Amino acid sequence: MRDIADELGVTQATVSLVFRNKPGTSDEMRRKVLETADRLGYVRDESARALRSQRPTAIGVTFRTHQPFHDELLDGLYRAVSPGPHKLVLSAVSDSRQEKDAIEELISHRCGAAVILGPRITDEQLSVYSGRIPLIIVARRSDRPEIDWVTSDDQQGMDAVVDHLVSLGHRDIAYLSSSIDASGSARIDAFIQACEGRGVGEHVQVHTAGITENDGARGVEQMLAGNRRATAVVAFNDRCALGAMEALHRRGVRIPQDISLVGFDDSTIASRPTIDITSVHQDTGELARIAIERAAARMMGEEPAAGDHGQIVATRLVVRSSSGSALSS
Amino acid sequence: MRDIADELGVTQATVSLVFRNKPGTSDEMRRKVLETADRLGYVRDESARALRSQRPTAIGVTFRTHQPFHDELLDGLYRAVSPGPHKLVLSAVSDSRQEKDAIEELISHRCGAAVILGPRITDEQLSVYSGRIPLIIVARRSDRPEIDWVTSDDQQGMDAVVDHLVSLGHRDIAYLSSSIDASGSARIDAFIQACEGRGVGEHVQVHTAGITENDGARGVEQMLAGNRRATAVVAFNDRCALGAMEALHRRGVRIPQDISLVGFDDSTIASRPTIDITSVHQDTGELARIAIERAAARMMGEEPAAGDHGQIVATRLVVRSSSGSALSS
DNA sequence: CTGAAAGCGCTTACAG
DNA sequence: CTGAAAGCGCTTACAG
Repeated sequence: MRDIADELGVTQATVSLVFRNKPGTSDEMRRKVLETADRLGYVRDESARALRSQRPTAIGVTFRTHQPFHDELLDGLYRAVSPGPHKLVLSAVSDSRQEKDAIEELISHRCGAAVILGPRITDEQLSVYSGRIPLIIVARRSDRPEIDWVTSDDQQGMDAVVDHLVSLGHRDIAYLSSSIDASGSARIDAFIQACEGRGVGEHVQVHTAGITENDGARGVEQMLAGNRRATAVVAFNDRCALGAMEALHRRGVRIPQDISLVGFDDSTIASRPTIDITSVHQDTGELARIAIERAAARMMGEEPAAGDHGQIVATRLVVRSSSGSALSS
Repeated sequence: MRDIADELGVTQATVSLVFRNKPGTSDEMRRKVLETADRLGYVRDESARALRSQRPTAIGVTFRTHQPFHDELLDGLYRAVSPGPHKLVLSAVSDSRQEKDAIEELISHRCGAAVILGPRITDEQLSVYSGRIPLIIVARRSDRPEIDWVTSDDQQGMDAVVDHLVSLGHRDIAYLSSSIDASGSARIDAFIQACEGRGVGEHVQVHTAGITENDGARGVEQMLAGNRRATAVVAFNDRCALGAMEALHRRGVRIPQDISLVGFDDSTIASRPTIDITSVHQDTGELARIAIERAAARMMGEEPAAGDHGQIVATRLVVRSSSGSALSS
């Protein structure tokens, strides 16, 4: 910055004003500063900026590797910040890196807020950090008023799923559940309520599965080993549904002639023509937009109105060939 | 840091020594400092540290969203740095964010080196940055001596693929190519050379595809529309192979009875029992380890010996049910 | 083993 | 519209 200032015979303060888009410089000077910066290959030092700035400008994001759903949210988050003044700081969670460490890294980088994609640690563990940095969690709710959240409307999604299956004549519906994170319990509750609201509640059967393909396969094996029949299977997510599909194929069970199958997330894999699983689409763009909106508000010191710290985003059922009439079975 | 120092009646310098694991403090003091830091919920300020430190400690990484291969590399990178003194700074590339911007962000965060996963911009565009930050590129080579690189042994991988197919009796092998990035041209060259070295070079046919499932499907349609027969198809990567598999299924072509199919990357999807595509496994852990090793060396100011700025990592062919004997067709 | 002090590259009030 | 100066939270040589 000093180099640019020296070159033009002004002080750093002037150059700083230009980069921060603040009033107080002539258009002529602004042009010259930007031109010189470009010529010298100047890149603003984020560390110095973050350190000196009175209010933080970076929004931190923790995401999980091997989660296509998180990839889509990341795309949405970048799109949501791109017109504005905020930068994103990323911190990954993986087998070799805990959520705790990822959040602390965001604090150490002076982020003004942290967007946590699909947290698995408890609200209680999260609240340790909420005093230090505003938390916005995506894809799960929170009872703590100091934690903002935004998630898809699981109930509406499951209502649509069960409506769809019931309209196809299904009465005996099995559910492959996950207990890994909070969206697991939200979805199973939504599923059961949807079934009860449509008069098929007494036939519901739940089998413990999980979030991976292998979990789904295990869940289906468990179902087939039982003596209760089901004409449709709803899985916690698409990976679980894919595993279920594979296990059914192995057992010679045809989809959808013998059994219908529905997933959740509408991921790329579910939409592949050879897989083609009916699934609930989540609006990742909208989830991301709201997360950024809330992060920005919290960074400005705004507090949401009492009881208004969470938002629910509509989902959409995408019908594919994995779900069909129950009559044929 | 001041709070901790005040609480214990020492100066910040002492506290700093403890956090940097430097000699010069008593074990007793060290213990008390760490205990107090923990109690106060102290998190070291990375911005200040990066700004003041004489030599940088962070290694920057650019990765692409929706790339399972990059996810695996990220896992490996975190594992590779976890015992050492280095931190990772992540910068994503996606539809809404260019590689250029991602690299500049790493510079602005004072990273001492940048690990670029699967770059798509040219060596020439990259070299603009290499004066400002050492560059280590993963999954592609570079002719520029100032740019380090590490990549899988495409030639060995393709040799193994063609050996495998030839041993199954295949003579007419088609290749679905990608021209998106440099690994595309590396792999097609390797494929052709492998075929020529095994006496099946004159039957080789190449069809333009790409990196996605739809690209693979288009490539296969193009192949089927031609009048030259092929008993085996080798695809640039697994996503491309999956698309090819789907297109073949649609046309009623059986795998592997009518045609054998081989992919590249050994991704999760290729290993699913219902997909089960023979594929070339890349050692992401080793690629990541070498990338970090080179980044750390460059940060210490070490220059590799002339002509020694790149490394090649062995691959392994994983045979699955998508490749079978050519006799049946 | 500990303390006093300079300074990394910016931002930001304040004076001109 | 521009300049001089303080200071963000650390690290680091240097003196004790």
